[in-house]
Amino acid sequence: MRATQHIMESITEAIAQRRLMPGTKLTEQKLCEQFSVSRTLVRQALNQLSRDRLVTLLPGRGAFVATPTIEEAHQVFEVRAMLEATITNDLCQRITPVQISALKAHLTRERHALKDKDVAMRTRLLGQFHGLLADMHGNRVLAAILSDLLLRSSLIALMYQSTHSAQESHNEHVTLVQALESGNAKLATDLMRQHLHHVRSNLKLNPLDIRANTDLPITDQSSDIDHAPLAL
Amino acid sequence: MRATQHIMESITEAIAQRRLMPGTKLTEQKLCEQFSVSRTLVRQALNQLSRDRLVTLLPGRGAFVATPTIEEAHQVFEVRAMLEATITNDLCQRITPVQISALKAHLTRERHALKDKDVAMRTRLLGQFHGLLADMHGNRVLAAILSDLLLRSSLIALMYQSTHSAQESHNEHVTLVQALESGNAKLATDLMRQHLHHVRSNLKLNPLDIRANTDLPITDQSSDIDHAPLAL
DNA sequence: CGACTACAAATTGTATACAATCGGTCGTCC
DNA sequence: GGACGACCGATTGTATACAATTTGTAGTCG
Repeated sequence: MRATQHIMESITEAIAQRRLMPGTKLTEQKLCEQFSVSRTLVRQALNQLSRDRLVTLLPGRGAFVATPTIEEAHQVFEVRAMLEATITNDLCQRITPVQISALKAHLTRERHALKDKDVAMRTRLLGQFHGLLADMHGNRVLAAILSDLLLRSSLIALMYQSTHSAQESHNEHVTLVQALESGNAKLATDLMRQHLHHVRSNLKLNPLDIRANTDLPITDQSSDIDHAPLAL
Repeated sequence: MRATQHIMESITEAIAQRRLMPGTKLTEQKLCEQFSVSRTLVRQALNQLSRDRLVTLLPGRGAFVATPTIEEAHQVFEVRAMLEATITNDLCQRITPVQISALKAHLTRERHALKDKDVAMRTRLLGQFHGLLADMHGNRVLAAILSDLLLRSSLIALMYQSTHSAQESHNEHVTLVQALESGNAKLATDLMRQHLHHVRSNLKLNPLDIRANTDLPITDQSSDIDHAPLAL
């Protein structure tokens, strides 16, 4: 069970870090060799990932890294807006100084990642910002759902490469935290909605051209490939 | 793969129809005999169900019908309120006469189920009403998420038996459709929020006492047991 | 020359066999 | 008499073997 989790996380990370491109075939046998486990565990992991919509399972054909449509992309961001607007609004009433500090600390980390041009880190942090807000809301059901949507957002950003720069996203995060601190619920909620709308409306309509990478360097952590700027 | 789906649906239905009580141990071997398949498929089904939060998987211990806490129950309804309020608001702007007709047709079916005291049917219909609204919104990502939450709501209603009667729920559905037809977005949205709040605030704090039913009449469709009134 | 068919290789789907772990019971020791 | 501990049955976790399906290829026929 622990091994299954590990396989899931490795594949998830590989997708997020663009080592596995959308559409890539995930052959069970290859994964078995990669992780030195039996097909049983690999299949478990693939099943779970398919439920997270990160891989698509075609009956009799096998598993592929998911290729969300542009329509699905917009729908994901639409749902995020519904949830995150309410999160922001609720949080305004009850946010504590400690939480504000935590958010500011996170923003500092975002800023450093931007300055250092640490693309992988800044991508992760920009996504985590939204997860952090959901956690602060305290509703675990909500946090779990949003966590799923954030993962899918990463895949979407990967395919429909946003022109919305990481710097812009960071700036909007900063403004949002200021509104949260001032307790202006209306303003904060609007800012969140605008932020998500910016990201969403800057998705490129033409999906990334995918050169299916048959070789699977999933566990290869050394590859220091130029990661694209995913801005969430 | 098709078999796995069938097992999932059978267990799901068994839970919804109260033939499987929360906390019941789901022994793999027993299920194998019930469905005449190998443990491989049973385990696949149980894994999927655990991802839907309908069963809980304890490592090394086995699978059990989920027993959501009262806290989780409230959180589920809170998330539903976030999503369904927005659905209602959006729908007001763009709902078509055909859709209004479909909703009214559904309400008629609800009314008949109430009159005929067809408890199983009325429970299903009261839940489907919310699914129908989500479908009309057109956002499939949203519909999928809400579908999950509705399933969990059934389990919750089962455990924390609502005092909110089916008749009350139906009445609120009727009022909501009227507001939708009139295009009064503010009113409709408020009605939806109130409706969900009514159901939620009427959850009994004391969970149902569970007599673990070791025998598993999962596939037994004939049992015409008096089903409790789940009002959603 | 193109298309259809049949065969072969590869890959997925399912079942079974084996290993590890958990719960309970019996026995012994304090 | 109670509590701790070791064994045993039962159940879950993992691997492997076998069956079914699909894809690619080659060959033949129109």
